[in-house]
Amino acid sequence: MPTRRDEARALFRNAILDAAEAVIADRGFHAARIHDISERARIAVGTVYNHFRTKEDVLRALLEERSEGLRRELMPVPGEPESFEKKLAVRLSRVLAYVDRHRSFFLVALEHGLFGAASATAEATLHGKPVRQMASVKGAIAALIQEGIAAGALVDEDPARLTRFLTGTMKGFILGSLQAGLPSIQGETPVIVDLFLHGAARSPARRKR
Amino acid sequence: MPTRRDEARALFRNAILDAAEAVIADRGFHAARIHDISERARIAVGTVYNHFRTKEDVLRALLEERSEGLRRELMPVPGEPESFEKKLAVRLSRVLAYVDRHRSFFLVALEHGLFGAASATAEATLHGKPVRQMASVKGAIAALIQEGIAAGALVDEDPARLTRFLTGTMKGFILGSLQAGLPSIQGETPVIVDLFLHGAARSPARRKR
Amino acid sequence: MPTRRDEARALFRNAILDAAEAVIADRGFHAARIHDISERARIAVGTVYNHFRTKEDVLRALLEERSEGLRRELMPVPGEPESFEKKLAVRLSRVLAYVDRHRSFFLVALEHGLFGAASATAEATLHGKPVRQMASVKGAIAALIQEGIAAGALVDEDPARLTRFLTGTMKGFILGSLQAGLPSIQGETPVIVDLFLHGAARSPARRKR
Amino acid sequence: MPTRRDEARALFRNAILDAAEAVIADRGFHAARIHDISERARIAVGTVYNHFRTKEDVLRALLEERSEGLRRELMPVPGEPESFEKKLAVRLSRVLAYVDRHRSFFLVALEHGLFGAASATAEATLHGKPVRQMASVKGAIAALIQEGIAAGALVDEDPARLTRFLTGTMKGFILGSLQAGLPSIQGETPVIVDLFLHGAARSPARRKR
DNA sequence: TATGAATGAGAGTTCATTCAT
DNA sequence: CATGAATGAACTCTCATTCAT
Repeated sequence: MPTRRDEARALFRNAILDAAEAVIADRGFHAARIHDISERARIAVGTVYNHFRTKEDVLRALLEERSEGLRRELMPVPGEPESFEKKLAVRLSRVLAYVDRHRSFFLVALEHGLFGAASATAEATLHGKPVRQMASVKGAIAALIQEGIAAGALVDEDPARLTRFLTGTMKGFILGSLQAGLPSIQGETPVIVDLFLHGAARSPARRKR
Repeated sequence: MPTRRDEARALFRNAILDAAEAVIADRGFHAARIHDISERARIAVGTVYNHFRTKEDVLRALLEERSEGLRRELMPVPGEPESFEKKLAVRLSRVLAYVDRHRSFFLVALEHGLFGAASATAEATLHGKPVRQMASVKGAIAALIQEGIAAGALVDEDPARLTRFLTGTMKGFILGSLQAGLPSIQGETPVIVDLFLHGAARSPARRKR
Repeated sequence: MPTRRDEARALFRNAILDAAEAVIADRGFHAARIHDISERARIAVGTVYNHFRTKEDVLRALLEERSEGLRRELMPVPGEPESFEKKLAVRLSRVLAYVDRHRSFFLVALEHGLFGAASATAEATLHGKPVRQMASVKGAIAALIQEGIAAGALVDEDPARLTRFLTGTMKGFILGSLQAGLPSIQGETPVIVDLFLHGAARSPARRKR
Repeated sequence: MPTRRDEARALFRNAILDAAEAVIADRGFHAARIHDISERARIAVGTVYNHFRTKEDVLRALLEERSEGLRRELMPVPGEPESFEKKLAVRLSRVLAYVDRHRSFFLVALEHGLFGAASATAEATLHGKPVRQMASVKGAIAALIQEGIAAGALVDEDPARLTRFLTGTMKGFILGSLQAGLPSIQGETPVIVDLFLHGAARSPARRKR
């Protein structure tokens, strides 16, 4: 049972993470000064350090939180459709809705390996210490792929490759859509699913989608 | 006709860029100190500044150079196959060979928007000044997509979306393969082309590839 | 009502300005490193930057402060003598006492235009940004001259010229006395006033003063 | 007899000094880069170092040259008037004509003690090494004062004080006039002489001059 | 001797982190 | 625990000087 004190702590923690998300999304991790973050949260710099050991820890906590959010959206939910394609669409749609809710920060999050494959800069920034939840996201995606293979819905290709293909496709659409300023990335779900499953080639069977 | 002096200049410039590529790939842009770069190039710090105005300019020059390299590999070459699929495979193969030649730096380059969609950090780092050649790469990819559509080889979808799909797929495989430590990304070409064109869904016609 | 915190701020600010005055007087502005100043004030370098935006700003603040001090001494004070000569003597005496209190820094201050006419170096150093209070000093001197003319005590010459004459005379004595190491410049007041008013020519009426 | 080689050397030396005068007058000594000077002289930086040991030496040579020029103008010339006042006027006029010929540099020269009393900055810049000819200028002025005292034309005051008074007056007018942008400082000679000799006080005998 | 690129010590400034209040 | 000023290591960039050509 959380005490009043615990609740206060959580309040501060959240305020800091919100501020950090906005500032880091805006300027990138390196240009984001702790001072900026504390100012946006309307608290003192020292207070940030009462809740996080280092600036880097703030970023890591943020990534944990977003990873956890993503992972949740990727998990099965009661009442999901049976067919893999529909299930994929449903889950992807939830994921992209989540991305839409944290739009700008995802530019940063992706760079830091949210779907796997962090940049060198990111690695250096986090001193190589892994973000726990990030592994779960990868795991959840890999599990989804496995499911598809097991169900016979996906080609019997090396799962690692299919995972790269799926994350690449998702990232391509997320980044592209953010950059293009699309109001909703979630809206792209059908296209993404279709391209991921059936590719970009024209075939007699698929005229226009 | 380049004089001896011009040659010397180019020599230094290249040495600096090579050193910068290695150091930045290794530690990321921010952790890479000019001092590290000059040390690796076995020259003095000041010499770096005789060739580049700022540290940021070194990165930009590097991105220009790699972009230009990529663009070149994407351009048509005499004697290319007629069919779009084969042409795509040939070009992609060349591009990936280039990536293989500059493996580790591509982790950095991608983050800085080499195929479009730079991260917030990258934007901040470059102060929003665009890397000229990077636009050409995007253009070359878009042109390739257009070609495919015109030839009737690709679905009649919004070209911007197909571009996101292609770049996403490429980036997914490049990053994934780098991270996995695959010896050659070029070797992935057939899989990439196949997935891009025909998707990941199992179909009666495609058992195993 | 100044809070404890405001007092602390002022304490630091003064310590910095005192240290800067000493160091700059000793080595000149360019040779004075921020590190020297902070060391003399027994604080950290960063602290200097918590109180002043740039090194240049420290100098400017110092000049403002000394200018303000000078201006104050030049202002009328209740109970001053009526006659212009005596009034001039009284004010000049106050001014020179102030100079005595900040002896060595005045070498720097004069060079930076404390009585008008900054050197090229000074202009460049301050980036042409004017020191507000310095204008007031010039104004106070000009006012004094005007007063003398109006009172019929000074020749009816172009006031700008008389101002140059007065400031030149003052600066000549200040610099000369400082260089000669005179213990008190204030003690020169009578000579200065006499020479300023009656010149250096021998006349039947003035044997020795 | 100067050989062709000597002439060439002198040509370079002069070109450098001319360029240095202009650049230093414009930006002050510290902001004047050797590179700027060599560029203005249309020669290479290295060449400057073939003629002067250090940047500081260039300044010193410049000051020597201007000091020597001033000293020359202060020396007696055949056919000068007998009366001290007229002699003073004649010499001062020559000096001010020289100043006019090197207008802007004098802002710098004065600061570096051309008439005595260098600023702290100047002392630091020249590392305390004296400029030989500068002593001669002071000597020539002191001699002039002595002459006036001996002739009974000046009050029997401490010569050092009268020297400070004269140099102060001259510097006041030079700086003031330069700053005011007067086209000719030489034209001020009569006023300067009059004020120096008879002061600024109105007396029954002197209505308007 | 003129050249101008290479050199590297040095300086100003920033900002994550600490800690007394 | 919140505060925010103090701290000082670290980093980029400058520029007087050198030296191979």
